[in-house]
Amino acid sequence: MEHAGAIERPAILERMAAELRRSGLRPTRQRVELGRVLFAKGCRHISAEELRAEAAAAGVQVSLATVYNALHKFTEAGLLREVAIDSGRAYFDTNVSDHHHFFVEDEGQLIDLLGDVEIDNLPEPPEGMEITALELVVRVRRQT
Amino acid sequence: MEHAGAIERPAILERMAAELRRSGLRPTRQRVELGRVLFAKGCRHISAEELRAEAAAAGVQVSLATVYNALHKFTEAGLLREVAIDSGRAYFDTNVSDHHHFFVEDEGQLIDLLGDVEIDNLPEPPEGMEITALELVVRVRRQT
DNA sequence: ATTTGTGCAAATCGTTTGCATCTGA
DNA sequence: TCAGATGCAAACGATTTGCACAAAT
Repeated sequence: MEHAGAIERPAILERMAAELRRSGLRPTRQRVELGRVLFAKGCRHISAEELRAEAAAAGVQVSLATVYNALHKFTEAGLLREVAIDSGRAYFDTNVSDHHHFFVEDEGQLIDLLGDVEIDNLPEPPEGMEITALELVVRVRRQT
Repeated sequence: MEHAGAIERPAILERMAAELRRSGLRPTRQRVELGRVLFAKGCRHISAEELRAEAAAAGVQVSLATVYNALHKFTEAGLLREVAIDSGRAYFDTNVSDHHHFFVEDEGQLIDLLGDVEIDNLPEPPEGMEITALELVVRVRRQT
Protein backbone atom coordinates (compact mmCIF):
# COMPACT_ATOMS: atom_id res chain seq x y z
CA MET A 1 0.00 0.00 0.00
CA GLU A 2 1.47 3.32 -0.95
CA HIS A 3 1.92 6.25 1.31
CA ALA A 4 -1.18 8.41 1.53
CA GLY A 5 -0.55 11.83 2.98
CA ALA A 6 -3.51 14.09 3.69
CA ILE A 7 -2.56 16.36 0.80
CA GLU A 8 -2.04 13.66 -1.77
CA ARG A 9 -3.95 14.12 -4.97
CA PRO A 10 -6.49 11.41 -5.75
CA ALA A 11 -5.82 9.26 -8.78
CA ILE A 12 -8.56 10.84 -10.85
CA LEU A 13 -7.04 14.27 -10.44
CA GLU A 14 -3.61 12.91 -11.18
CA ARG A 15 -4.95 11.54 -14.46
CA MET A 16 -6.57 14.86 -15.29
CA ALA A 17 -3.29 16.62 -14.56
CA ALA A 18 -1.48 14.22 -16.87
CA GLU A 19 -3.96 14.85 -19.65
CA LEU A 20 -3.59 18.60 -19.31
CA ARG A 21 0.17 18.28 -19.39
CA ARG A 22 -0.13 16.12 -22.50
CA SER A 23 -2.18 18.91 -24.11
CA GLY A 24 0.45 21.45 -23.28
CA LEU A 25 -1.47 23.07 -20.47
CA ARG A 26 0.02 23.72 -17.09
CA PRO A 27 -2.02 21.59 -14.71
CA THR A 28 -2.92 24.12 -12.09
CA ARG A 29 -5.16 23.16 -9.22
CA GLN A 30 -8.10 25.04 -10.72
CA ARG A 31 -7.75 23.58 -14.19
CA VAL A 32 -7.45 20.09 -12.85
CA GLU A 33 -10.59 20.48 -10.78
CA LEU A 34 -12.54 22.15 -13.57
CA GLY A 35 -11.40 19.46 -15.97
CA ARG A 36 -12.61 16.80 -13.61
CA VAL A 37 -16.04 18.41 -13.32
CA LEU A 38 -16.20 18.88 -17.08
CA PHE A 39 -15.13 15.46 -18.21
CA ALA A 40 -16.44 13.31 -15.39
CA LYS A 41 -19.87 12.76 -16.86
CA GLY A 42 -19.24 12.05 -20.51
CA CYS A 43 -20.55 14.35 -23.22
CA ARG A 44 -22.17 17.56 -22.19
CA HIS A 45 -22.85 21.14 -23.09
CA ILE A 46 -22.09 23.70 -20.49
CA SER A 47 -21.76 27.44 -20.08
CA ALA A 48 -19.13 29.22 -18.03
CA GLU A 49 -21.58 30.15 -15.32
CA GLU A 50 -22.92 26.61 -15.14
CA LEU A 51 -19.45 25.18 -14.84
CA ARG A 52 -18.64 27.55 -12.07
CA ALA A 53 -21.83 26.61 -10.24
CA GLU A 54 -21.05 22.92 -10.58
CA ALA A 55 -17.53 23.39 -9.40
CA ALA A 56 -18.77 25.40 -6.45
CA ALA A 57 -21.30 22.70 -5.63
CA ALA A 58 -18.41 20.24 -5.63
CA GLY A 59 -16.56 22.41 -3.17
CA VAL A 60 -14.20 23.96 -5.70
CA GLN A 61 -14.39 27.71 -5.67
CA VAL A 62 -12.89 29.44 -8.67
CA SER A 63 -13.38 32.92 -10.02
CA LEU A 64 -15.41 33.35 -13.17
CA ALA A 65 -12.41 34.85 -14.93
CA THR A 66 -10.52 31.65 -14.29
CA VAL A 67 -13.39 29.56 -15.58
CA TYR A 68 -13.38 31.52 -18.84
CA ASN A 69 -9.64 31.29 -19.05
CA ALA A 70 -9.72 27.54 -18.56
CA LEU A 71 -12.55 27.01 -21.03
CA HIS A 72 -10.71 28.93 -23.71
CA LYS A 73 -7.43 27.18 -23.08
CA PHE A 74 -9.15 23.80 -23.15
CA THR A 75 -10.79 24.78 -26.42
CA GLU A 76 -7.49 25.89 -27.96
CA ALA A 77 -5.99 22.61 -26.85
CA GLY A 78 -8.75 20.68 -28.58
CA LEU A 79 -10.24 19.28 -25.41
CA LEU A 80 -13.44 21.24 -25.89
CA ARG A 81 -15.42 22.67 -28.73
CA GLU A 82 -17.20 25.98 -28.53
CA VAL A 83 -20.74 26.05 -29.82
CA ALA A 84 -22.06 29.50 -30.65
CA ILE A 85 -25.76 29.32 -31.31
CA ASP A 86 -27.64 31.46 -28.93
CA SER A 87 -26.57 35.02 -29.13
CA GLY A 88 -25.64 35.99 -25.65
CA ARG A 89 -24.42 32.74 -24.21
CA ALA A 90 -21.51 30.52 -25.25
CA TYR A 91 -21.65 26.78 -24.77
CA PHE A 92 -18.74 24.44 -24.55
CA ASP A 93 -19.14 20.88 -25.75
CA THR A 94 -17.05 18.08 -24.34
CA ASN A 95 -17.76 16.10 -27.49
CA VAL A 96 -15.13 17.37 -29.90
CA SER A 97 -16.01 14.94 -32.67
CA ASP A 98 -17.79 16.07 -35.81
CA HIS A 99 -21.47 16.30 -34.98
CA HIS A 100 -24.47 18.59 -34.97
CA HIS A 101 -27.09 19.76 -32.50
CA PHE A 102 -30.69 20.16 -31.62
CA PHE A 103 -31.28 23.47 -29.95
CA VAL A 104 -34.31 23.66 -27.72
CA GLU A 105 -35.78 27.12 -28.07
CA ASP A 106 -36.95 28.88 -24.92
CA GLU A 107 -34.75 26.59 -22.86
CA GLY A 108 -31.40 27.22 -24.45
CA GLN A 109 -30.62 23.54 -24.20
CA LEU A 110 -28.32 21.72 -26.61
CA ILE A 111 -28.70 18.08 -27.52
CA ASP A 112 -26.30 16.10 -29.65
CA LEU A 113 -27.71 15.03 -32.96
CA LEU A 114 -26.87 11.37 -33.33
CA GLY A 115 -26.43 9.46 -36.56
CA ASP A 116 -24.75 10.96 -39.53
CA VAL A 117 -26.72 13.58 -41.28
CA GLU A 118 -25.89 13.91 -44.94
CA ILE A 119 -25.26 17.35 -46.26
CA ASP A 120 -24.97 17.44 -50.02
CA ASN A 121 -24.92 19.85 -52.86
CA LEU A 122 -22.97 22.39 -50.91
CA PRO A 123 -21.91 25.34 -53.05
CA GLU A 124 -18.28 26.39 -53.36
CA PRO A 125 -17.13 28.84 -50.72
CA PRO A 126 -16.53 32.40 -51.91
CA GLU A 127 -13.26 33.16 -53.72
CA GLY A 128 -10.21 32.78 -51.55
CA MET A 129 -12.10 31.22 -48.67
CA GLU A 130 -11.78 27.77 -47.25
CA ILE A 131 -14.32 25.88 -45.22
CA THR A 132 -13.36 25.33 -41.62
CA ALA A 133 -16.51 23.78 -40.26
CA LEU A 134 -20.06 22.78 -41.02
CA GLU A 135 -22.53 23.43 -38.27
CA LEU A 136 -26.09 22.32 -38.49
CA VAL A 137 -28.51 23.45 -35.85
CA VAL A 138 -31.94 21.91 -35.75
CA ARG A 139 -34.10 24.23 -33.75
CA VAL A 140 -36.84 22.45 -31.88
CA ARG A 141 -39.65 23.49 -29.61
CA ARG A 142 -41.66 21.65 -27.02
CA GLN A 143 -44.87 20.59 -28.71
CA THR A 144 -47.97 22.51 -27.74
CA MET B 1 -49.05 68.05 -61.34
CA GLU B 2 -49.91 67.49 -57.72
CA HIS B 3 -49.24 69.82 -54.90
CA ALA B 4 -45.75 69.34 -53.43
CA GLY B 5 -45.30 70.96 -50.04
CA ALA B 6 -41.85 71.04 -48.44
CA ILE B 7 -42.86 68.50 -45.85
CA GLU B 8 -44.44 66.02 -48.23
CA ARG B 9 -43.19 62.47 -47.91
CA PRO B 10 -41.35 61.14 -50.95
CA ALA B 11 -42.95 58.26 -52.82
CA ILE B 12 -40.41 55.72 -51.59
CA LEU B 13 -41.26 56.49 -47.98
CA GLU B 14 -44.93 56.39 -48.78
CA ARG B 15 -44.47 52.91 -50.17
CA MET B 16 -42.54 51.83 -47.10
CA ALA B 17 -45.27 53.19 -44.90
CA ALA B 18 -47.85 51.25 -46.86
CA GLU B 19 -45.89 48.06 -46.47
CA LEU B 20 -45.59 48.52 -42.75
CA ARG B 21 -49.30 49.19 -42.48
CA ARG B 22 -49.94 46.04 -44.47
CA SER B 23 -47.82 44.12 -41.96
CA GLY B 24 -49.81 45.52 -39.09
CA LEU B 25 -47.12 47.91 -37.94
CA ARG B 26 -47.78 51.52 -37.24
CA PRO B 27 -45.71 53.39 -39.81
CA THR B 28 -43.95 55.83 -37.57
CA ARG B 29 -41.39 58.19 -38.96
CA GLN B 30 -38.52 56.16 -37.49
CA ARG B 31 -39.78 52.80 -38.72
CA VAL B 32 -40.37 54.13 -42.20
CA GLU B 33 -36.87 55.53 -42.39
CA LEU B 34 -35.24 52.44 -40.91
CA GLY B 35 -37.25 50.28 -43.26
CA ARG B 36 -36.07 52.30 -46.20
CA VAL B 37 -32.43 51.93 -45.16
CA LEU B 38 -32.91 48.21 -44.54
CA PHE B 39 -34.73 47.27 -47.69
CA ALA B 40 -33.29 49.72 -50.16
CA LYS B 41 -30.33 47.61 -51.16
CA GLY B 42 -31.77 44.13 -51.57
CA CYS B 43 -30.63 41.26 -49.37
CA ARG B 44 -28.35 42.02 -46.52
CA HIS B 45 -27.26 41.06 -43.05
CA ILE B 46 -27.08 43.82 -40.55
CA SER B 47 -26.69 44.36 -36.82
CA ALA B 48 -28.54 46.91 -34.77
CA GLU B 49 -25.52 49.11 -34.37
CA GLU B 50 -24.77 48.96 -38.10
CA LEU B 51 -28.31 49.90 -38.97
CA ARG B 52 -28.17 52.83 -36.63
CA ALA B 53 -24.89 53.97 -38.15
CA GLU B 54 -26.32 53.73 -41.65
CA ALA B 55 -29.42 55.58 -40.69
CA ALA B 56 -27.34 58.27 -39.05
CA ALA B 57 -25.17 58.53 -42.16
CA ALA B 58 -28.37 59.06 -44.12
CA GLY B 59 -29.34 61.87 -41.80
CA VAL B 60 -31.86 59.88 -39.78
CA GLN B 61 -31.08 59.94 -36.11
CA VAL B 62 -32.83 57.32 -34.02
CA SER B 63 -32.04 55.97 -30.60
CA LEU B 64 -30.57 52.50 -30.34
CA ALA B 65 -33.57 51.36 -28.31
CA THR B 66 -35.81 52.31 -31.20
CA VAL B 67 -33.59 50.45 -33.65
CA TYR B 68 -33.90 47.30 -31.56
CA ASN B 69 -37.60 47.81 -31.17
CA ALA B 70 -38.04 48.22 -34.92
CA LEU B 71 -35.85 45.22 -35.76
CA HIS B 72 -37.82 43.00 -33.43
CA LYS B 73 -41.17 44.24 -34.67
CA PHE B 74 -40.07 43.75 -38.26
CA THR B 75 -38.95 40.24 -37.39
CA GLU B 76 -42.26 39.42 -35.69
CA ALA B 77 -44.06 40.72 -38.74
CA GLY B 78 -42.03 38.44 -41.00
CA LEU B 79 -40.20 41.25 -42.77
CA LEU B 80 -36.85 40.18 -41.30
CA ARG B 81 -35.26 37.03 -40.05
CA GLU B 82 -32.92 36.96 -37.08
CA VAL B 83 -29.74 35.00 -37.52
CA ALA B 84 -28.00 33.96 -34.31
CA ILE B 85 -24.55 32.68 -35.09
CA ASP B 86 -21.98 34.69 -33.38
CA SER B 87 -22.48 34.75 -29.67
CA GLY B 88 -22.57 38.35 -28.72
CA ARG B 89 -24.02 39.94 -31.80
CA ALA B 90 -27.40 39.45 -33.46
CA TYR B 91 -27.77 39.79 -37.21
CA PHE B 92 -30.95 40.50 -39.07
CA ASP B 93 -31.40 39.18 -42.56
CA THR B 94 -33.61 40.91 -45.08
CA ASN B 95 -33.86 37.64 -46.95
CA VAL B 96 -36.65 35.83 -45.15
CA SER B 97 -36.72 32.86 -47.50
CA ASP B 98 -35.42 29.48 -46.48
CA HIS B 99 -31.67 29.55 -46.91
CA HIS B 100 -28.35 29.04 -45.18
CA HIS B 101 -25.15 31.00 -44.64
CA PHE B 102 -21.44 31.18 -44.94
CA PHE B 103 -19.98 32.79 -41.87
CA VAL B 104 -16.58 34.39 -42.36
CA GLU B 105 -14.59 33.85 -39.20
CA ASP B 106 -12.56 36.75 -37.86
CA GLU B 107 -14.74 39.15 -39.82
CA GLY B 108 -18.14 38.24 -38.50
CA GLN B 109 -19.54 38.55 -42.02
CA LEU B 110 -22.53 36.59 -43.25
CA ILE B 111 -22.99 35.54 -46.85
CA ASP B 112 -26.06 33.85 -48.28
CA LEU B 113 -25.50 30.32 -49.36
CA LEU B 114 -27.05 30.00 -52.79
CA GLY B 115 -28.43 26.86 -54.39
CA ASP B 116 -30.36 24.31 -52.42
CA VAL B 117 -28.27 22.30 -50.09
CA GLU B 118 -29.67 18.86 -49.39
CA ILE B 119 -29.86 17.78 -45.82
CA ASP B 120 -30.82 14.16 -45.44
CA ASN B 121 -30.93 11.44 -42.89
CA LEU B 122 -31.97 13.78 -40.15
CA PRO B 123 -32.81 11.96 -36.94
CA GLU B 124 -36.16 12.36 -35.22
CA PRO B 125 -36.34 15.23 -32.78
CA PRO B 126 -36.44 14.27 -29.10
CA GLU B 127 -39.77 13.13 -27.61
CA GLY B 128 -42.41 15.81 -27.59
CA MET B 129 -40.37 18.23 -29.65
CA GLU B 130 -41.09 19.61 -33.06
CA ILE B 131 -38.64 21.07 -35.50
CA THR B 132 -39.02 24.77 -36.09
CA ALA B 133 -36.02 25.47 -38.27
CA LEU B 134 -32.92 24.04 -39.86
CA GLU B 135 -29.93 26.29 -39.84
CA LEU B 136 -26.74 25.38 -41.56
CA VAL B 137 -23.71 27.54 -41.04
CA VAL B 138 -20.68 26.94 -43.19
CA ARG B 139 -17.79 28.54 -41.41
CA VAL B 140 -15.13 29.80 -43.76
CA ARG B 141 -11.81 31.53 -43.38
CA ARG B 142 -9.74 33.63 -45.71
CA GLN B 143 -7.15 31.33 -47.22
CA THR B 144 -3.60 31.73 -45.95
C1' DA C 1 13.98 32.58 -11.10
C1' DT C 2 10.96 32.93 -14.58
C1' DT C 3 6.96 32.25 -16.71
C1' DT C 4 2.23 31.48 -16.46
C1' DG C 5 -2.12 31.44 -14.05
C1' DT C 6 -5.34 33.26 -10.54
C1' DG C 7 -8.60 36.36 -8.24
C1' DC C 8 -10.79 40.40 -7.85
C1' DA C 9 -12.99 44.39 -9.33
C1' DA C 10 -13.69 47.48 -12.84
C1' DA C 11 -14.47 47.91 -17.72
C1' DT C 12 -16.79 46.67 -22.05
C1' DC C 13 -20.15 45.17 -25.28
C1' DG C 14 -24.60 44.11 -26.96
C1' DT C 15 -29.12 44.32 -25.56
C1' DT C 16 -33.19 45.39 -22.60
C1' DT C 17 -36.03 48.10 -19.57
C1' DG C 18 -38.45 51.90 -16.99
C1' DC C 19 -40.50 55.91 -17.57
C1' DA C 20 -41.83 60.46 -19.09
C1' DT C 21 -42.96 62.43 -23.39
C1' DC C 22 -44.69 62.38 -28.01
C1' DT C 23 -47.42 60.88 -32.11
C1' DG C 24 -50.31 58.41 -35.46
C1' DA C 25 -55.00 56.61 -36.16
C1' DT D 1 -58.42 60.70 -27.35
C1' DC D 2 -55.22 57.29 -26.31
C1' DA D 3 -52.92 52.98 -27.33
C1' DG D 4 -48.74 52.47 -28.93
C1' DA D 5 -43.80 54.49 -29.97
C1' DT D 6 -39.86 57.05 -28.92
C1' DG D 7 -35.69 58.67 -26.44
C1' DC D 8 -32.86 58.65 -22.83
C1' DA D 9 -30.38 56.79 -19.22
C1' DA D 10 -29.92 53.31 -16.16
C1' DA D 11 -29.98 48.27 -15.65
C1' DC D 12 -28.39 43.89 -17.31
C1' DG D 13 -26.00 39.59 -18.41
C1' DA D 14 -22.12 37.61 -20.51
C1' DT D 15 -17.50 38.18 -21.25
C1' DT D 16 -12.89 40.53 -20.94
C1' DT D 17 -9.21 43.07 -18.93
C1' DG D 18 -5.71 45.19 -15.68
C1' DC D 19 -3.05 44.32 -12.16
C1' DA D 20 -1.08 42.54 -7.75
C1' DC D 21 -0.36 38.11 -5.84
C1' DA D 22 0.49 33.03 -6.08
C1' DA D 23 1.91 28.82 -8.01
C1' DA D 24 4.09 25.66 -11.54
C1' DT D 25 8.38 24.50 -14.03
